[in-house]
Amino acid sequence: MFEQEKKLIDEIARLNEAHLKMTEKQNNIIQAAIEIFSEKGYAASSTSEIAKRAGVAEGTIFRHYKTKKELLVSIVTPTIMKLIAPFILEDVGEVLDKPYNSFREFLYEIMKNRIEFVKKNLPVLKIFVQEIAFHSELQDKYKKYIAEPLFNRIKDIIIYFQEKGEIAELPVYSIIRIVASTVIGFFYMRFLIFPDLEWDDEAEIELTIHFIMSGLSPLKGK
Amino acid sequence: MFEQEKKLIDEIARLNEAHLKMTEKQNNIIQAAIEIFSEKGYAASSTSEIAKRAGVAEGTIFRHYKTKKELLVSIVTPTIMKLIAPFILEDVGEVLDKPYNSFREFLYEIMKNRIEFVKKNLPVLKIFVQEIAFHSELQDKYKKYIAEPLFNRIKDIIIYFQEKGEIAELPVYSIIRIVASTVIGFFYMRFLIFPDLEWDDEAEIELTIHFIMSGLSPLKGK
Amino acid sequence: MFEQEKKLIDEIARLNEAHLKMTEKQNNIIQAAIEIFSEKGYAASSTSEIAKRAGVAEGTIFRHYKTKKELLVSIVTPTIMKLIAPFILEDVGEVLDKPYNSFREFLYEIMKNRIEFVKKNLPVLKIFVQEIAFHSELQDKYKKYIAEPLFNRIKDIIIYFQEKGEIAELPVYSIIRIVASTVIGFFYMRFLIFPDLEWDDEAEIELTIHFIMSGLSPLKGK
Amino acid sequence: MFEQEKKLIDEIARLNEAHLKMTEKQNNIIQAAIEIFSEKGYAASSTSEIAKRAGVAEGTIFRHYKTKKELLVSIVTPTIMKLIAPFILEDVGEVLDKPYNSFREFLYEIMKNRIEFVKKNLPVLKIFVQEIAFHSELQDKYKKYIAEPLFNRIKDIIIYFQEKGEIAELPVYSIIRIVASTVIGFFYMRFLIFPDLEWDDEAEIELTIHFIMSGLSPLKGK
DNA sequence: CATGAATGAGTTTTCATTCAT
DNA sequence: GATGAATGAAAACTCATTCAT
Repeated sequence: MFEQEKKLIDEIARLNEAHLKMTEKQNNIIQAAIEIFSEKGYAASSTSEIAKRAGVAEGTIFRHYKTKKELLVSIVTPTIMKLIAPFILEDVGEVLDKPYNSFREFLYEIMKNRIEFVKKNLPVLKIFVQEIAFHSELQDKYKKYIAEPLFNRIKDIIIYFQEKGEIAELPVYSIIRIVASTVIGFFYMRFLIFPDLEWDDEAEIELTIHFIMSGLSPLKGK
Repeated sequence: MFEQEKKLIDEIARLNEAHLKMTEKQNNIIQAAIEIFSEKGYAASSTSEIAKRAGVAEGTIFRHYKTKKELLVSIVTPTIMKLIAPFILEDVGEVLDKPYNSFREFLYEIMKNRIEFVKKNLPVLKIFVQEIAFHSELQDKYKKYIAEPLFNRIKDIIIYFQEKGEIAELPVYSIIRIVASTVIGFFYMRFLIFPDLEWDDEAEIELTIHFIMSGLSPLKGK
Repeated sequence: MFEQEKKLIDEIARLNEAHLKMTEKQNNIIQAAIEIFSEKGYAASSTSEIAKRAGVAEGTIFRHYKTKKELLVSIVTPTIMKLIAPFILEDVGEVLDKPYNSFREFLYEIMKNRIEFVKKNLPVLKIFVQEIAFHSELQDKYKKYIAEPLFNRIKDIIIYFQEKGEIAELPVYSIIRIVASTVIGFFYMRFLIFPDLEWDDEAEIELTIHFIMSGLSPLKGK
Repeated sequence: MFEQEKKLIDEIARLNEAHLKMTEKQNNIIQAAIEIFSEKGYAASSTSEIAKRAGVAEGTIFRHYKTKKELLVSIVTPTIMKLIAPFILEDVGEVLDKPYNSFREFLYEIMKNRIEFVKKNLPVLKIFVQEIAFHSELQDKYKKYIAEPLFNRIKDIIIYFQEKGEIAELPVYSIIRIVASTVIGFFYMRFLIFPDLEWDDEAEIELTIHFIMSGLSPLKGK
């Protein structure tokens, strides 16, 4: 796990450095590609349209990204890294001892924090959700490199709070499954299915957490 | 609502009739297209590959479906109709009085029944989930023609069981949101994110329902 | 020349007979093809559109006309035959002695008569004018089979009236060229370039003939 | 009218500039397209044949001309502009006072000059004559943008010479109609119907003008 | 670094024609 | 005789990628 953290930190450092080196044109390309990929999907987007919207020549894209797919990966990777970073990077002690005295508080902080992140990065996250299904490059990278560490970390947290008696003694898998699907279900509805409804995010978070905690309460859990 | 039921029944009748008229080759085309669309996505699938896999000439596809998009719509429409049909068609009285004595039982029956349906129609449903984001033809059709009636029906059911005192007196919207996102989150994980894990569906359904009922229990709800 | 007359008479008889045998569907095909060919040109018209407008199955067209080109020839041939028939068929004596006492009168009768014919057969004649340039089948048939006899006949008429002293003793070729181009130029403008202007045909014919006669007058001709 | 002149000058300047920017390949495409369009007609010509004859890849055509129709318009427009330019651009005073002392001389100069132009641009003009009937893009552009200014200019010239007493006081419309149809009829015969005959252009021009002037002479005109 | 003309394999779509029913 | 499903070749057009400038 320590190693995973390190890899991730290195990777993010590398990405940041690469990001700083980016010329203005390169940045325009990325922005244009994000817009167009998220509007029409990767396969239906053409590099020539991206070039046009970025205000560069068609060839310029391929000077920076060998292939169209490399462009896709370059767009999605850093954002996904940053999406899961808080789970992996935060010092366990810190997460569990000082800042969060309860699972409820943990859920609340994570949801509040990630909802802001999602709002800021919605187009890229849309691209990720759409394209993960079709590109083994993305799948390999993320299933093993991201889903697993994320899962392990959350497992620890669950176990910690189970031991503290705050959460029912259900199988950890089940708890993760149900918490994850509730939270992911909320994000999915909030941002993908009905992004145009007027959402009171604070209230929805409260309700979701209340709901999760009811289901996980040790007494009820019996 | 009565009118909605009627429209849906007519539409399903029309689709069934059209289905019966289908040539063998036409059927091959549909099957091949389902496979390929769900494997690579609509935009990345070529009609020539579909023709090859269906064992027909490429021109034959366009004799039956004027455009590639019409082929997509022809594939997705009937399955989606059948997916939501049980919610709309079942006689209210029947649903609420006779067969289901409780919201718990209602959830159980619906989930069991729909999980089977999803298993049988997974490729088409995958296509739907992927493509709905990009095709206004699908969006218009389904948001107004399907999402709305579905929502209305479920609202009635929730209110019915709230009045019976089985569900907490939270705002109906919130209840739907939280129940839907929990159930949809489960389906999404079960079939799209980790379809290859070994799932004990019976147990997962039980857990999900237990979870939902805990969150909605009137006492806890206070 | 006698032989030419005979051939033409036989051909027209054959065409008339064929026309009488035509089924209703066949007639619909011809009418639909005329409309569509003259609207969009032969090459840009599709047999399937013709079938649709004719209310027959696609295969039915090919039961009556082996190829699309045969359909074109079948449409154009009879009308062109009838267009030039009056020049060839009328008994010379009749044309020159009894009915027409002068070249002026000859021009007048021909123009009046043919303008009516053109009005009735405009679409087919449009097709002819458009397509003659591209189809050697049409060219061969019409240049030798129609243009020549027509030319010969008119030559005789010109010579006849030159001998009567009504027309200047210019080379016959030149006279034909100038009369033909004036008359054809008029028809072309009247029916192809500006068919939508309000034309006073009587007056235009008078003017055209006055004009031709001025140019051909023996005195002026000197 | 001044404005029309200016528009035309600007348009011609723009076309010339575009022409200078043309790649060698682009030029090959235009030449190949002219040949093939005029041989078989626009609709019956394929872009693949054009590419082959031009010695370029088929995609190259579409890099320069978004559609096949745009290629057609790009071919026809400049030539038609240049065909009518002498009528619009020449300084009125110059045309009427200095160079041409008579309508006869005006006709002679125009015919001589335009006959040379037509000889040089026959294929493109053939394409124009064939295709104008079917493409509203061409019709709109040319009817309003070319036919009208041309008509107005010629009207002025006719009136000028009528006032000078050289031409009969017939309605201007009629004069234009008859002069135009005679001249156009000549060109049509000379270049489209019998281009393969041996033509003595000088003599034909003389005859045509003699003919027109006879018909328009004020004495005879009465 | 950037350009944009050029490519060629591929895309969706059209269409005249055939043939079993 | 009439149908219309089926075909396969060819149509117009697209697009990721390369490369000389």
